[in-house]
Amino acid sequence: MLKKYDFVSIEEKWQQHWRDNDTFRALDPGDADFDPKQKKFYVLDMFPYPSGAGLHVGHPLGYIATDIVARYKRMTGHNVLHPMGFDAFGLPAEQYAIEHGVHPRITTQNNVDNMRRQLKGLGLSYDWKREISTISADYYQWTQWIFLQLFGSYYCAREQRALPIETLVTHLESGKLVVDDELQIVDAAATEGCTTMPYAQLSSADKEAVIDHQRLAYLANVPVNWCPALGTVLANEEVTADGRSERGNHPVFKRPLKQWMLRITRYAERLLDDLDQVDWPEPIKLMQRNWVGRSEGAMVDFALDDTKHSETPIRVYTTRPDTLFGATYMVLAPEHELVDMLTTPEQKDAIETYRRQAATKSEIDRQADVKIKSGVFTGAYARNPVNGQKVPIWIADYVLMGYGTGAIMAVPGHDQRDFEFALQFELPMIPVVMPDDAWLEEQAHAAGRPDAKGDKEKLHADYLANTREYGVAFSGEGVGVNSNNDEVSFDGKTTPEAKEVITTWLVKKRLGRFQVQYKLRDWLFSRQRYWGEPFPVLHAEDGTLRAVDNNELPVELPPMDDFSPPTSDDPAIPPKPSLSRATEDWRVVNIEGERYERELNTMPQWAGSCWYYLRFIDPRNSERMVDAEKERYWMGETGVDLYVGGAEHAVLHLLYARFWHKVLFDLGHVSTREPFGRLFNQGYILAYAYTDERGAYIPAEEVVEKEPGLFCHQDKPVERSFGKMGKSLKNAVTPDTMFTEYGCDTLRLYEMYMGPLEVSKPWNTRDIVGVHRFLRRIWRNFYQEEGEALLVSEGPADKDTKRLLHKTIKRVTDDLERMRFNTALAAMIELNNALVSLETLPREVAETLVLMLAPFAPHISEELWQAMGHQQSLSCEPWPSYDEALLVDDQIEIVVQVKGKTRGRVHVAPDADQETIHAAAMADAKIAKHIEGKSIKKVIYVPGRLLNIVAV
RNA sequence: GCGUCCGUGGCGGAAUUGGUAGACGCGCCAGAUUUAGGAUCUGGUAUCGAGAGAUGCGGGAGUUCGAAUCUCCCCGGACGCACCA
Repeated sequence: MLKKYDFVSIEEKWQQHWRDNDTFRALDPGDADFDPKQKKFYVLDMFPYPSGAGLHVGHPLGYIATDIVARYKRMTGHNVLHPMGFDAFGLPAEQYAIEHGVHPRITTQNNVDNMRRQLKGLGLSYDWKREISTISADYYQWTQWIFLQLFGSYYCAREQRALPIETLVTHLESGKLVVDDELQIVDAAATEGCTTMPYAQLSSADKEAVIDHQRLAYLANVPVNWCPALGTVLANEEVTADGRSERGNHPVFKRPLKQWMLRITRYAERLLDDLDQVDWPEPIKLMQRNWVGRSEGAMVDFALDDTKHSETPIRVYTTRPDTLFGATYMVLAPEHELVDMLTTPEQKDAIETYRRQAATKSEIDRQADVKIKSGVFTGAYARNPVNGQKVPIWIADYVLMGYGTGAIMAVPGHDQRDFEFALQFELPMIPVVMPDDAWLEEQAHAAGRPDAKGDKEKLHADYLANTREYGVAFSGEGVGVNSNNDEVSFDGKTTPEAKEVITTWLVKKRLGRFQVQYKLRDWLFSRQRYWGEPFPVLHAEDGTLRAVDNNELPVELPPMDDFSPPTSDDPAIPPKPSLSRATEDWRVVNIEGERYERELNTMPQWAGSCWYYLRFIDPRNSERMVDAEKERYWMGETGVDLYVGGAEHAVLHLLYARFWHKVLFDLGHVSTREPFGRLFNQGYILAYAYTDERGAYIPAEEVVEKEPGLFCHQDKPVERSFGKMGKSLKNAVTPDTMFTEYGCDTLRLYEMYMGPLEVSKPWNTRDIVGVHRFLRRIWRNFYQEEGEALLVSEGPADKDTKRLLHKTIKRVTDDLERMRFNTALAAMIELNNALVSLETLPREVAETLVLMLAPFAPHISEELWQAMGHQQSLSCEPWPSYDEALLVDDQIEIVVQVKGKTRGRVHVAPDADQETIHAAAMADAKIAKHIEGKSIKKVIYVPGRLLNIVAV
């Protein structure tokens, strides 16, 4: 009987075996066989979102990689936590359900089932007993619980961490903290210069307001991204730069709405600082830093030149207080609250027209008009605080309400936008920073200024007199000029010095203060959709809020037949949450005779994925989010040891999850500052896509290559392009077809063999046969083609084979440590190719090869391991080790260069010294020829590698 | 526009620290086996050249005994941000 490589039955057999024997169960502290001496290793894939289309071969790339790591770590003696679950709430699932006319609970369940089947078909070594899903009530109970933690805490500015809100109340009641006239909290010890009052004297409504103002989860009337076509609001992060929804590409409009917000901005500094503690790809860290967008500058008050309103200053934020003497006008965002008050009667019509235009202009139009500045004069003036100059106040949409104070001091000499605006509206311009000479010379030349011929004074004078003519603003650092008043001067001071001096002066004069500013906004946390976690919050009839008691959790999502949100093309229709259609017995709650209405918004998709890595540690705990001891064990010093996923989550998921984790850390629920110690971004799998003459995508599998370079669909030539594999480009390849044609071991190998995990690379089904042949060749090295005799011999391996084996162990081990799976495979292929010429495989070679292959191609490895007489799965066999002494060759090849060019090679004993090698080189006629007639200046010897003779 | 990363055979990619460029695989060529096809096996495969040899890592310069690797400029591509004061 022929023993052939029947991958289909082998793979089914072992998947069944692993399932039946619980092979990959991770042991927790307290479990019977738990070994506290074993090191833990938590390796995690990014939470997948099961779509209706199922997986394509691009999805498992990271899963295969983490599976290899997980299997390798088990063999190197680690206790490995390698779980999988499903993120299934949210817009995509709900949209899919609406399109198919089926309830999302059903479609989602189907999608999850299909995805689980596909994942299991890949032979991934997950501990499936820990599977979780964000949509099950025993999971989202804890999502709601975490929300209540946020709702029930505030950020203590002094301790720089979250504390229970009760602590704040205690401080307020004791008078340690007081409240100012804007109901902001002030330390009683630092009330100088502001009007304050004790908390105890406030009305109960005001007390409520003061407290609610501090909660990490709060309700606010904010301008939101309203997407009528989706019937919901979206987070800033979910809106593309051209003002459309990331999901579905629908138009998005700004409109004010009362929404739940999370105070992530309080954590901006720590989110930034703690990036230094994690082992993440630098580009991702950079993206997070840019997203947080920290800047240092000053808040400066400009008094109005108007006796009636001299008490109301215009506050601006600037990162360049050193240019204050050059501020020749001001600009407010069109939506700025002071615009109505400021506008003079003569300018009223013009201002109103402009504001209307700005309000109706979509984000796309605003983007398109960046090149041409627009704006209108309000008719009002302010006074520059450093020199008392009267400066006109304009409104313009190049100033955004969402950043800083929504108002700027314009310094046309040193800001490109202000420069362009000043040119267009003929506003004055005063240079107050002298650029460096290189800049001056270059710009003077570009602008066609008279050549100063290296005369620096002339160069400087020309710039000061003709700044406008230079065509660009100098926004770099330089030396102050034209910058002095009776009390302060920073003429001659460098930019950093000037910033310091002027801000200190402003502080002293009570005209401004130092300010750190962030681009990061608070996180908009409500959605008007059905398919999400309900908020555990009740609204009393007097408008106050009440958290649902912890023992009343979860607040379950009510079953609803009609769950779709009212959508519209009209941005003016007010948003109405889907849950407003729920029956009254869900919506209305009576507690102690009080009537409450439930919150009708639901949480966004990110909520469930913000903390799932914690639940995997203790997925069935009904008493706590996660058991403290288990959490300390698995999160260890640095949190998740390896977290693999795509770079598309760089700022959304990864920033949100870090924020939640820090809150949980502050409140003592988790033990590490950061959730993910090491992050690894896999590249994308790309594939060819084809478009017809209309530019529409054609299913890639229907395209044939008629002749080299000519691709046709139904005999019509089509255009070939290249992109991320997926539904939209119609170029997806499913793993299911790969399973039946080549087996999943082959698929796993191919995905790893394509190239380094972190880079994007093209899928090419044609190339798969290469690794499939490798597996077949391995099989044939164990089983002769004609018989079922196992070709494993008990004698020792010959010296060369043994040396190659140990070299291969070293290469594969090193490559696994640095996650270079492609080269690890290449090493094993080389070893196997060398084994083909042997009559039989010595057992030590056969077993070692199988063990090394096991993380990559576990099914065939288990089968061969069993064939060699082992009863147990190899999953916890020790990883092969190599003997350094066996790595040394009998003879080594030394490259001989003459003046850096390779002229020959000599073969010497591995311990040969430089003189021996030199002599051997000189004995070589070819090498000697190149040295002939020259004198040797220098000889460079790189031990074991190369000898370079420098002869002239 | 700004920022980050990347350009190596016909293709995917190797080259761990500045030290033999092209490992390994696909494809292709030749041979073996086979009724044929497929599968398998053996050998070859950067370019120019008959050859010795010369040239080659997007292009150009530089540092160095020696550069795919380090520096500068240019060209091309991918990703991110985008009037952020």
